[in-house]
Amino acid sequence: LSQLIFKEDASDFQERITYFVDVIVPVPIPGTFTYRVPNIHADAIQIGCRVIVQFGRKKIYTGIIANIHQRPPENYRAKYIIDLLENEPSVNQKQIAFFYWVASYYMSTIGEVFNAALPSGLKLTSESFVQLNPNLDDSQDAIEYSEREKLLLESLSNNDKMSYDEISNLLELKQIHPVLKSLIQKESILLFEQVKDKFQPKKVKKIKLSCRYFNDESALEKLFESLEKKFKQQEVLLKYLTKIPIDSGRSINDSGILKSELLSENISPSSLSTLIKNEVFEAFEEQVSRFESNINFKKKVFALSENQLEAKSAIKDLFSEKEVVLLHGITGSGKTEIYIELIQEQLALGKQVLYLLPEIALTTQIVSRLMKVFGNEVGVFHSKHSDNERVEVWQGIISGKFKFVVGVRSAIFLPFNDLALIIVDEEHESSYKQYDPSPRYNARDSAIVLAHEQGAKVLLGTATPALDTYYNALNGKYGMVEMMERYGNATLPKFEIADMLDERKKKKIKGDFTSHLLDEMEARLDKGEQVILFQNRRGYSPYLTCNDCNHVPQCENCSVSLTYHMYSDTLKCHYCGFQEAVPQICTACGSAAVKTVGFGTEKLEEDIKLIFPQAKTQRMDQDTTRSKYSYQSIIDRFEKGETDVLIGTQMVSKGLDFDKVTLVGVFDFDRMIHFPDFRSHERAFQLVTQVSGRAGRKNNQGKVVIQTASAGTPLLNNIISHDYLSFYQSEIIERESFHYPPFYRLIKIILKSKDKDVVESASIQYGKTLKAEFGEQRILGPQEPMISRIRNAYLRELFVKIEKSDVDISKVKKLLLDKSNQLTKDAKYKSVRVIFDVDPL
DNA sequence: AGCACGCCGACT
DNA sequence: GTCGGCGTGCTC
Repeated sequence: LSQLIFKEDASDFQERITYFVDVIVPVPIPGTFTYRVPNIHADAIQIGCRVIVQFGRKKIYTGIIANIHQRPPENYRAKYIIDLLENEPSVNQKQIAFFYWVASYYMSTIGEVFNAALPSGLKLTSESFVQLNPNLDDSQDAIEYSEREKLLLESLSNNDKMSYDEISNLLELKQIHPVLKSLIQKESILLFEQVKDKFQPKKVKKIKLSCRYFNDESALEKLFESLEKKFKQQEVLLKYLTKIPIDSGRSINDSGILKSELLSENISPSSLSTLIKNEVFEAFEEQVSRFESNINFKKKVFALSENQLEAKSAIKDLFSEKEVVLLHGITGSGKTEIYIELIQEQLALGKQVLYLLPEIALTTQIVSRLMKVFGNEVGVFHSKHSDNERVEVWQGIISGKFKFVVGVRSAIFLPFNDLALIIVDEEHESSYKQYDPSPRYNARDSAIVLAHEQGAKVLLGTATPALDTYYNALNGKYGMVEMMERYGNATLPKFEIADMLDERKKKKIKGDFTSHLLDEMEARLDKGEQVILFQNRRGYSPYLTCNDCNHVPQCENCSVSLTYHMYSDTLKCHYCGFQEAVPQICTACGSAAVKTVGFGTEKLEEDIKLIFPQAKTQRMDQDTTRSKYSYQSIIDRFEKGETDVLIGTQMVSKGLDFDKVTLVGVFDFDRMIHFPDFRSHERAFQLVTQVSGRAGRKNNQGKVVIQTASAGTPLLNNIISHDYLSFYQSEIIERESFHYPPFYRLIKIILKSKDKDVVESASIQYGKTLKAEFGEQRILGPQEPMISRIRNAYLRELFVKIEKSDVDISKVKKLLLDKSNQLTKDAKYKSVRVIFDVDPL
């Protein structure tokens, strides 16, 4: 009896349980939001399921369930979930944990991470619409309407719905709300929210022979008899049978053929539809992938060289003790082939692999190479892909279709659950860091955390490691494998310095060109060889230099070049705010020939056209590669030899292998190294090394000419002798003595306000608070950033430098946040926005 | 982020 | 008055 009662009680109790879920909503507000679960969904809810919720007065968002519990909120009434979108979670629990890590490490909200992580095809949002109230006819005449209201009602009677924008345009009114409010009161209109369309799977129409005929030859014979005089229909049937003969298996028939295929070659759709009507054929739809391609792929198309095999086994050995291994291989050493073998090994074990690439155009080349090896097993996740394609990759990972994904930065958020290997190619690339919008995450660093959570290994590959990475490798935190020989017979390019100081004295410079470079170019062009000219567009900030000794004024505190500010005629350090008046004579040699080095131009191409009128030139930069295929067409033309001189920005420094390029010219080297940033030397080393890799592959040695006034400096010597280690050793000393990464963590804090005086005093106030909290020497600034006003908002920036060892960085972050909340609570500083950028680049 | 509310100043 | 422009507060 007691058991019976217990049972009754239990079921009774069961029915009354009310579930609440904490939902991650894609908004930049800290925390999750608690919703109540309607009973109909009580059994189906799971952590990671997408739900539709109303957030705020009207907005509808897709959120994900982060937690399920039975505690009703105390201070407010929870809204109900509007809908549960799925019975199987789109986001797994490992991902949710990872999202939380990203949010907390990069000081963003979980909603922002969620927003960055999910392709928009998986996130429906609503839009507000207005419609006529359908039951309004009767008392209509009694109501008086204003002119605007009449206009709107008339328009609504012609359209079944109108968006706010449309109404605003119609009424020529910015604030339509008063009008709507009045009409709602008069019960003439209704507002409603409509969810924007979501992911659409791609479908194809197919045709198959009805099973009635397929297995039955006599039935088929009869069918032909009945079609005796219907030649058109016979034709269709015959064509089908040539594609799928009667004796092919059942399943082959069931998979049918494409309707479009059957209809090609003057077969009329109407005869086919008659046959479908008569149940000879069956029409059906099949969901297909947007990624099917006809690339013939072969499992293995190459053999590793001895060096590559050695490197590969060294990597595998290191993986047994290290989670992260750096593969430092010079350009052309054949890293990709090693990646491919490592990937194949993991895929053979049924594990997942992620291959991260920087967000640059080189992806096309690597992706097509990987597709040739892995065919349709590989999911490609790239910004040029549509939302639908992104959703397909997402779902393909869940379904197990894609074990291997090649993707850019945001691919780290994909629903992996069994990763064994993450490859971060071109590990030093700055595009792994997202700057805007929040979350300001670094995909390389996050990938290491992701791998740790999934028990996977990380392989960082590059020819020019980021200093931080190399530091970790030398210290044994990461393993390291180095490949210092080019694949095959290829040799490294030969560097030459075109000394601008010297040529300037001898008055041999034409425009931006040294005679040295021009002579080399002429020789190459005469031989029908190709030239790449590299001009870095970064570093537009002007600085001061002495024409006689090439001295550039430096900041006393920061080891960066001072930036020239014209309006105040001062030199400023944009790191610590130090400033001084512009000196009349050079502080190093006393010469009066101090000059500002002004803004670089894109006039190189014009100059070339004047100097070499017969040469065909092409520019490759942001402006000439706007559209989706322009990049590829520039490359194609260059590859075919239709272009002689390719002039470009960093874009030309990446992965392009052209056999006929024998000369690379580097411009603006000085501006690169004098860019006011503690990483300017590192960047210069990386860029010049990368771009030099474009010169001479295969059998002929290429040449790189660097135009510079800094001939003989250690940095330049390290670059031209391909000596990364020496570069590293001198740079790391600077980093340590000036308290920069990898010894110190950096957090950049940006304060924003429409009011210049408000940011000014708010940043000073905040700076004071932080200095009191962390100590004077750990806080830099506040100072005006180089671009001090963005979209009418004035900016100030502060840097927090915290030593890596013995400091709990999460406590530091919490304190930064608390102090910033305190600051903006002050009525004076209400309008100030505070932005945190952890590990800024 | 969006959205509504409320206050202020300009213009009819 | 009416309309547009912000600044401010709130979102489960």
